[in-house]
Amino acid sequence: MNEEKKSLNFLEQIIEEDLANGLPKEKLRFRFPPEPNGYLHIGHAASICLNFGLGLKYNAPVNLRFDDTNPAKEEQEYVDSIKYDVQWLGFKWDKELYSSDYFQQLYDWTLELIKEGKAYVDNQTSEEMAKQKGTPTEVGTNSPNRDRSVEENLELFLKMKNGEFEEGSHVLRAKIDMKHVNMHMRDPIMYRILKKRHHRTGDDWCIYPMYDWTHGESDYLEQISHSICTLEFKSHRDLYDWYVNQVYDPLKLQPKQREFARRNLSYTVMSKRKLLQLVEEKIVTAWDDPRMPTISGLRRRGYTPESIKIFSETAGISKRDNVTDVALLEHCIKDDLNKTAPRVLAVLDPVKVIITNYPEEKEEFLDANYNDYEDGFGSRAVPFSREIYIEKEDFREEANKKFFRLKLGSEVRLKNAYIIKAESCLKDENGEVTEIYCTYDDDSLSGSGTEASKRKVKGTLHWVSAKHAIKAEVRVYDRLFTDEAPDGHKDKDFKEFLNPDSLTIIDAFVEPSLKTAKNLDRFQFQRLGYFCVDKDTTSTKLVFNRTVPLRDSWAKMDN
RNA sequence: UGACCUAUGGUGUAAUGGUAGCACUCCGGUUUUUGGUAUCGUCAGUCAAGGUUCGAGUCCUUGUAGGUCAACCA
Repeated sequence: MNEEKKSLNFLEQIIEEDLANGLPKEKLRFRFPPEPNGYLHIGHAASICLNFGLGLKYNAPVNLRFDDTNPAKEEQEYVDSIKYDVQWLGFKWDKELYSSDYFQQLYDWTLELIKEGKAYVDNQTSEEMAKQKGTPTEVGTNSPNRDRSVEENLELFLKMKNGEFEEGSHVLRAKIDMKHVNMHMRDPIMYRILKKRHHRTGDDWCIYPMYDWTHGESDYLEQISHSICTLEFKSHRDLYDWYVNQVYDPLKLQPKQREFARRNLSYTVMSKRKLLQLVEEKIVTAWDDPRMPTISGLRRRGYTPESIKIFSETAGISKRDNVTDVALLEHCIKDDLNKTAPRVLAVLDPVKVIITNYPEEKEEFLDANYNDYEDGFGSRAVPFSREIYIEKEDFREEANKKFFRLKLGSEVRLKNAYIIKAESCLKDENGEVTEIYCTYDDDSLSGSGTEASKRKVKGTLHWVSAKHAIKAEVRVYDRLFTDEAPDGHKDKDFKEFLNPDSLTIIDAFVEPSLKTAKNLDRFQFQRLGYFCVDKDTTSTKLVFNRTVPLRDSWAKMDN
């Protein structure tokens, strides 16, 4: 009895309607059907979240089905990565299936179709067939082979199957209608000869079914109630239905294909072809380069499964072309990490500060919470000593009142430590500040409860103790492209918009507690952003990726 | 010179003939030992023209704009 009606997306509305029209709820079944020819990206995440989300919502099974009908492009590596990514996102599939599981069934059905005169072998060249296909505005013409006898078709098809023909010499076509307004209905190819080893069926077959002949039948075999795909398959729907109808048993469920708009993200590209190009041309290091919009890239960048799921949910689905602002994705990860990431201290662009009234040999271990505002994060000891590093941009010899940081003659608080006052500084021949001399208020230690510790000073800086800090490589990422829609320009190649500064490698100092951080551990480097440990980290070298910077309203004001 | 799909603030999405709402972005206020977070607020939208209706973002017509469709890819 929920009075408040949650709005449904258009696919949920279709499902609700089907349910209302008598489709039993137990018959609902979905599937996520990737082709294992590349790594999954954030666009696939939309489809994954959609299908598995429907499964959760309706308590219906969701199959993971690899659409592996083209051995020329598909590899086991991709199968493995896809399985990993889906489970990493937190979804459980009912069955792991492969279109190639159905090759025999598809073949048997094909024999029936040939016997019914609904399919024929064509041995023209692809150019000839393309010519006869017509255009969207002109009808096609029949192939001279269209009226081969059933016996001859059977014989030729058997020879195709037995490897007696060369690749490209013969195809099997469905006999539908060369004058159909829908180009896909103009005697589409059902089988082609491909003398390639398949990653699962090996050399069992040298004829492989095409997507259209495979997909609907696979959905039918698995009794998928709603076969959800992207909009570019809309015009395939007639064919999908035609094929299913050839084998449809009225006692069974007839799957229904419905289409939604693929999710695009600003400042990146989403097509597998282009992503593959970036990898192959070494523009990025790999499919999991943290600048890639792949699931594996986002994972390595520091994104959480939760943030990706919330992004998909927030962005929603529809049938409109879209370019979602990457700011929304970034908001989702910041929001998640703000709740979950421990706060630590790191200095990316260091300048030395010497606290002249702090004893030379003294060191203190200050208790610092991993999160000052939430319980349950615990704390660690942070070493403090006479010489520390702060961020270069946090010091100015002189500045106006709006500059809340360290300047000569005024005070700031060091996070979790003392209040210091800048007295003087040393500069090199270029006028660059090399050392800053400060004094500290030894009664002002954070949390000590003293009057001095409660003094309000305007700025709080992050810092690390110079002799205790450990070095770390920090990889700072910017968007991969400078254009909002790099592949949205007809006259320009998307690579013209590559951002030359998409990666900056920094030698930073981080607090010593990070020594034991493990791959994929995520932190907030206080006042800087969220960072996670990269897999390139070794026992002697720490590597961090910047997932996303913190909002910086000062940077905006300052320019 | 076709068929089909789509059109709501800068962006993404709701409103199922009955008050155009939410989120992100931008901008501003408050709080703050992160110029973060939180919180409050401002700006900003139904592609156009007709029609149906007491009432239209929604239905109809005609435009306009964008997209999809002619791989032995999926």
